[in-house]
Amino acid sequence: MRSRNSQTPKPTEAELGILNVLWERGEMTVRELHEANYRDDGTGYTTSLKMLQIMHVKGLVERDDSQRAHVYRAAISKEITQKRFLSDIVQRVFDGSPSQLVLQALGGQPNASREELDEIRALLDSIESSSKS
Amino acid sequence: MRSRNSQTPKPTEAELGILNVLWERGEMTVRELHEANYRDDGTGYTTSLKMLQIMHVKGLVERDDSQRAHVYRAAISKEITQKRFLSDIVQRVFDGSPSQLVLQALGGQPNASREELDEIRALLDSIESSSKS
DNA sequence: GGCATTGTACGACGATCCTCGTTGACAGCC
DNA sequence: GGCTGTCAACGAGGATCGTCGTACAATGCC
Repeated sequence: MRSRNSQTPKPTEAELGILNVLWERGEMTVRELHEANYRDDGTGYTTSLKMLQIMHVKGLVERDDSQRAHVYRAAISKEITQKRFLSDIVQRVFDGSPSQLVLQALGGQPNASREELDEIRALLDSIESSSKS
Repeated sequence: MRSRNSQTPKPTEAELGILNVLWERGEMTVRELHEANYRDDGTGYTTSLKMLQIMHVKGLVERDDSQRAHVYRAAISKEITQKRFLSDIVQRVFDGSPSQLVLQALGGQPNASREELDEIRALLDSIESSSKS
């Protein structure tokens, strides 16, 4: 009875690493993903395979097994995942206040470009105008 | 050789729950914290005790054991922890772009108050003026 | 002194996460 | 048809996390 937010559970660290690759490249076979993500750190091929299998069971990825080399792709969008992690962290360390999070995020790393700042400003305006109490 | 970010490790979920109470209430004994945090969900007293002991070993909390009932307090500030979680999530699901995170956070939950919006705007201004290239 | 209460310390257990070794299926090639 | 390489599947193992039971020390009360 805990958090009926959605079907798929929150991805773990390793799962997130895989999802990031899938989000960027679209569909991939196990071998391709392994080469792209784990080539450096000496992780074995079977580990990548196992991760994808687990993620498939969890519903984090979809699979086309019509060919011998199965093809995987992300089953959850990057945006949804971002929102989920965001609301998690807001709940956990920002007392449920998204604004606090925004302030902290902006104050922490002031290396945003002019365009990004303008974009944020525009978003602020639209929020303010839409919530005219 | 993994992440020499700081001395103290990233708090786990349960540890974060305890830290939140400590941040709000300051110093607390084990019993007090247990009553405050775990009264509802049936968690045992020894669990709270064990958590605090582990957190003490990790350096997440400090302890005054001059009295029979040891007194604990947070050893890391809430702001530092917020920043750490933020930069973690930025790295993990926002391609290292804090601005993307801000946009997503603002767009997701448009329930910010007028004052908060103004505060954010002011921060934007100060960032922009300080980084006049 | 003896007993009940309240505290800390310690070890263990189940669950989850990540890792890998091993096995068997499937293809291509000689 | 047999060899070789690639693949998915399965099980196991170590690490961490959260949980608790039990043991033991200190304190207060009679």
